Amino acid sequence: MYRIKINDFNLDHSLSCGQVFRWEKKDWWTGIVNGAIVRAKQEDGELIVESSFHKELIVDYFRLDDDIQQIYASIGRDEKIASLINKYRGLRLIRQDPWECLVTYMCSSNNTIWNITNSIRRMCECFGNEIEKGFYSFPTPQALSCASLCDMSQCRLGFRAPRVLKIANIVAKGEFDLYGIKDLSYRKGREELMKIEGVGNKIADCVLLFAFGKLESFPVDTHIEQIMERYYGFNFKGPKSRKRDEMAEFARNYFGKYCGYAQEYLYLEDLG
DNA sequence: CTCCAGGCTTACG
DNA sequence: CGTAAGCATGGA
Repeated sequence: MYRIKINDFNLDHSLSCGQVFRWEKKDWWTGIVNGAIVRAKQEDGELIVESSFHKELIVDYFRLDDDIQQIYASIGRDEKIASLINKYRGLRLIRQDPWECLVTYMCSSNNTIWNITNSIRRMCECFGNEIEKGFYSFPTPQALSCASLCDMSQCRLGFRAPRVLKIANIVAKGEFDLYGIKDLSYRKGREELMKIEGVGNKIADCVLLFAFGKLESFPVDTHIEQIMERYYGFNFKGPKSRKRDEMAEFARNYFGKYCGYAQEYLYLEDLG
């Protein structure tokens, strides 16, 4: 167990803003990072962590070395976003594992958060390893590539199941360099991710933001769409897909290179 | 019953 | 090219 002194970090906001799906709060927050249990809680401006990992990995996972003051100054373009920064101060992006992030957000398409959470939990129980009683690792590409559609049916992914199995097979065979995307630019990484069946611009943006730390990514979903309409008077008439493209472009120009952080504050506000 | 949920693919003009 | 239906599943 160790303590990390850290300003402008809020563990509750960071873990309950919808970016991660597998952390649970009792007294401590409990989650699985890189296949091992991590417990964390926050007391008196200190982050208390119980984990077999070194402190550096935890700092990296919670992005505690981000210069959040500079980010706030950069995205704080008006009093609306400034009030959200104030309201949810300390919400930080989390550096997720790319594979888990990819599969999780592939499951998110046309789905509810409740359904996504349950599907992911079932996948971990069926195809992951039990690390500790009741806690399972996220299934590796290899583990999923051994599964059949029939095996997967109990996870209730619906039409997403064959897409997940397909990319699991491709990654397991080493035919898609998922982890190599971290070295690509935002645009190039997006191009690569969108070659995956079941990954369009929104899911690619989520993976680029939550796993690869491309902060210029601004995923637009129904929640962001609604709050951007409320906050910034977006009333683009036309098909949904074009409307979302316009919003993302606007946000990149308006909030700047850290717009991914702005997205998370807007998203949490819309979750309520 | 119908509609919608952190969208994407396919097909049609 | 750009746009609309269809898609599993489950809750409101």
